[in-house]
Order: sequence, then C-alpha cells, then structure tokens
Amino acid sequence: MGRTPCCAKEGLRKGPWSSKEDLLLTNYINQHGEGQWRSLPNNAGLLRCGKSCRLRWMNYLRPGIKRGNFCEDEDDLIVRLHSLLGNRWSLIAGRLPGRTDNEIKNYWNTHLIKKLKNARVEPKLHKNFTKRKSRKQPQKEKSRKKEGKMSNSNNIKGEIVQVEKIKVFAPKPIRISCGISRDNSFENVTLSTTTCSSNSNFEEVDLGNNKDNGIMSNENEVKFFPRDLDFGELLDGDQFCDEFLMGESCNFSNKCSLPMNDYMLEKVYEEYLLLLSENCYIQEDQKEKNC
DNA sequence: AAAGAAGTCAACCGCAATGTC
DNA sequence: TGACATTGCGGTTGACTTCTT
Repeated sequence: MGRTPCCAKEGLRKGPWSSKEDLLLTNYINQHGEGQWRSLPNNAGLLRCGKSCRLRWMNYLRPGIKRGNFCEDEDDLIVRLHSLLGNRWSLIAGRLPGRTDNEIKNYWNTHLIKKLKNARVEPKLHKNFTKRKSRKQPQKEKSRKKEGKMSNSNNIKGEIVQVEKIKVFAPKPIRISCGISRDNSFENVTLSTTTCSSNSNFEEVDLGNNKDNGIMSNENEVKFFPRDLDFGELLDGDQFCDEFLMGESCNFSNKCSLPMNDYMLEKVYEEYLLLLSENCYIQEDQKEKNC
C-alpha cells in the first residue's frame, strides 16, 4: 500500500492566489496558528493543498516579510554566505531578516549570478556540498548510505576519517518567523527562533542538520560558535514576536541600539567573518599536512 | 505596432528529514 | 523498530512582464 498523497489532486485550485484566498488563509492562521497544514485547507475553507497553503504563508503572507529590492549589504551578505554555504537557501534566509529562502533563491538566480559574472567572479556552484546529491538517488547509493559505508581520508591531524559525511561549521539558522509550533506553546516559539537553549555560551553546530551527516566525534573537528544572538534569552516570546515581526527597532536590554535589521546584519556579518576565518584555518592546516 | 526573446518570480513537485504511533 | 504522516527544502516550471528588433 502506497503512501497517501499530501492532498487529493482533484478539485483543488492551483496557480496564483486570489486576495480572497489570502484573506481566508491569513484569518485562519491568525486564529488558530500555523501548523496542521494538511487539514488547514478544509478547516479554512480553501480549495488548496496544505503544501500550497504553507508556501503561500511562509513566503508571502507571514508578518515580517520584507518585500522589495535588496540593498547592497544584503547582496554582499548573500554572495558571501553562498560562497560559504552553497545553495542552502533556508540557511542563508535565516540570516537575512525578513527574507525568504524562495526570494533569495530567485534573486540569486536572476540577479546575483549575473552581477558576479559581470564582475568576472565565478559563482560557486557547490554541487557536492548540497545535502542531496540528486533528486533521484540511485538505489546502490541509498543502500550504501544505509549501511554506513564510506570512503576514508586523512583529517587535519593525519588521522583517518570518513569523508563522505560532510562536516561543515555554521551557525544554526535563526528563523525570522513567529513559528507557532504544533502545540502552540511559546516555549517552542522561542526555541524555533533561536539557536538553542543550552546554558553554555558556545554551541556546537552541525550545518548538515542531518543525522546521516552525524556529529563529529573527533575533538579537533568539533567547532563552537558564539551564541550571543539568542533573542529567546533577551525577550519573552510575545515581546520578541511582536517587536521583531512588526519590523520595529528594538533595544535588547540596552544590548543594541541599532534597528533590528541593522543589528542582525551586523551580527550575521560578524558570524560570517568568524566562519571564514575558521574555514581558512582548516584549509591552511590541510595545506600544511599535504606539503 | 507587432512579434519574439529574455527576464522575473510565484508556485509546484519530489524527496528527505523528522515526528508519531 | 518499522510504517506511515507531516513538514521543510531545493530544483524546476510556467505565466506574466519587459525589452529588443
């Protein structure tokens, strides 16, 4: 017996959303919160599949979405983050306040690639960096993955390590959304907008965000990332969501006097530099080893 | 002014990850 | 532990708009 499709295809509307549909969706989510996308269309009186509703909400209707032109800072940041993260649009979007992954992806494909080419910069493709190697994974590869068979290589210290599992160091994405969880608790709201809730000032990050990638056990490979941009610790859930999503300036207990977006960009840029130096360090180290 | 080309971007699709039972 | 459900992600499509000839 096969898996049931996400929605019955018959009788459902496709294509652009009407303002009436937008209104229905917005009203429903305002009343009941996000989640339960499968049953949402029925409950909200929409002839759409749940996926379509989710996409519409996440990319266009959600409060706090920034529309319009990208500024130079954002361009710069996207290019830099892309050179570091590849086509991890959701990760990149998580570092750009109010921008969605879809928007950034489109912007990259339509504007930035051209811009880079004009500047005679080869945009990195990061084909082998992406989480999924291809849409249709060959069965052989699937079973290999399942069995955990991987090729070996030398790490920085010259020890044998598995290389097929890509380990990258990056901050966890900070979702710029009032992510009402399935149980609608604010505890989860704050968690969903922050990186983690541990007491440590540093956090182990796993860009792979993928259990197949695994957590690095070798202490030399475990990297930490400063966690000073933890909004959950600075504001309670309501306050955070209201101030942030309304796009207003905020003052995190006198921690920052910049408007939210500027503050975020500043912090993201700092994180980027840190990542970059981390990357350079690893590459330098590997060069030395190879020599 | 018309036709075709090129650009843009909202939306769709399939797959993988994660959650639940 | 496995099967199924749900969610999220990234690649792709196609309708629409703008530009060029």
